[in-house]
Amino acid sequence: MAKRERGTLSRAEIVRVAMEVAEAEGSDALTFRRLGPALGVAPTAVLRHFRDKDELLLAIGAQLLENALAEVDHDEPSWRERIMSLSRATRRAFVAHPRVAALVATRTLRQEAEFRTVELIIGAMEQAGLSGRAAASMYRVVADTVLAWTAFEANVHAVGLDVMRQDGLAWDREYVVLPADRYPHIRGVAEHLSEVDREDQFELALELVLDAVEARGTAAGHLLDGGANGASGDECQPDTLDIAVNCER
Amino acid sequence: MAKRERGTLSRAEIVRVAMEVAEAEGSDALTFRRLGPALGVAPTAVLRHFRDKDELLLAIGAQLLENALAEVDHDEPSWRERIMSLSRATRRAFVAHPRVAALVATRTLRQEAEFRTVELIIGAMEQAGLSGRAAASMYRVVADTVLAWTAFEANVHAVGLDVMRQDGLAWDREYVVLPADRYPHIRGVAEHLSEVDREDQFELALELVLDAVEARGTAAGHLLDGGANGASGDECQPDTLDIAVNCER
DNA sequence: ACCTGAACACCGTTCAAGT
DNA sequence: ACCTGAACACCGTTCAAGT
Repeated sequence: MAKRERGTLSRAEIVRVAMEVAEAEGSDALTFRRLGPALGVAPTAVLRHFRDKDELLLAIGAQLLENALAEVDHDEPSWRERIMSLSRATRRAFVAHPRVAALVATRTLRQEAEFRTVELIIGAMEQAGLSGRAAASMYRVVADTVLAWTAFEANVHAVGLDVMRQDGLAWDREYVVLPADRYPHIRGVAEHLSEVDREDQFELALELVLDAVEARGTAAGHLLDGGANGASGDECQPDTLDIAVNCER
Repeated sequence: MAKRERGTLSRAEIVRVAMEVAEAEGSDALTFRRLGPALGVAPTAVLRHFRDKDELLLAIGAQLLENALAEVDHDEPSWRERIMSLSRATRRAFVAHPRVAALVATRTLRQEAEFRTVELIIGAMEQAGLSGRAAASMYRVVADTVLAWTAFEANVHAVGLDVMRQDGLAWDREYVVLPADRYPHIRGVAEHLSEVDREDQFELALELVLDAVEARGTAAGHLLDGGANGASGDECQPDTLDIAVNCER
């Protein structure tokens, strides 16, 4: 070995090469033993910069989130556009590196990139008219919706483009030949099942959540303006399941 | 070894014990080498019943889905209630075995339990008034919403109850001490961030999607038979996205 | 301080051999 | 037909030793 000068290995370079290795050879290939040679270094040298493999994975997750945040226009005046921009950027950043994304998308990162993302979303919630508990609650719905869908999609893409295409065909193949007496509903729409665009669903699911934010924010605004009456006023019961309503005491 | 008569090992028993081992010792412990002794058998004996580890994982996923389907009342007349029932049952079944659930929730199973689930959801979409491409599209939004949230939640639970509680505290600890000048919005609601109930968010996210299904189904019904649609109430306006309105009768 | 190389305690999977 | 045990090609992580 000995192909590289001492002190030239950095966390940033390790993260970069780790992502390359995982995308090129499959996420199973992301091992210290392969990563070392790819960096021109002994496999165990990486452990001088990351305590264990988990710490490396979290750093990769942070990098993906950094990539997403870099694309967001933080001066966009509309809170709704800011959230959509962040969501689309996150989706793009994760799908651009599906194999590593699948490994980290459901992790809690607790790094600076995560703090900044939380800050951005909560700021948007407050601009929408929510505050306190309602803002915290809706932040979580928005964040988890983006993360859950992103993780799901990353997992789908991580299996590889060829397998994915084959999976799409499987909807045509396997589902079309299911016995019609036992699966009449599937047979009725089987031909359409493979046509569905996943990006459209992501957007739709998000729009629905943001509609809810908007409705609740406006209602809360009315309350502040003096209107103690209205649909939302009666819903502020301590035992109600409708957590999104602003029940500030 | 030799603790067990020949021919008494079955796929069902392997799946059952595998789930026990994973929940008791952590999902990392789900290896053939530990599974064998737990079954009173050589580690490689399991390979006589499952081609490889992936096939075992898919069988575990199918079992989880079977558990969920067994709880659903298939004769429930309201399509909306059937979907909610299926969704809650899926959530319960997966959270009841979080460690194995985390391993399989994002997989495509392509087994009988999955076919039956697809059939149930598409049937509900058609009863809601959707058909063809719209039914297929909305099926995917509903199914992916349930799967994505379930997978996400399973991953959260899989880290262990103690770590989870510590994570909850982390919201109090780490987020409360963030510098207020850089993260003013976080500081404003930090005290509420740890109070959010995840089950409520799951329900809310689902209700939002089902509202969309209902709105589209009613609209389609109006187009088809000029206004009267038995499956949905007339008081549900198709263009109303105000999710505070519940169209359930 | 940073890196190496051997060692330790594990993996999944294959395969000839047993019953 | 079903199961065993050895073997093969891998893992992450530790640690004494080098520079």
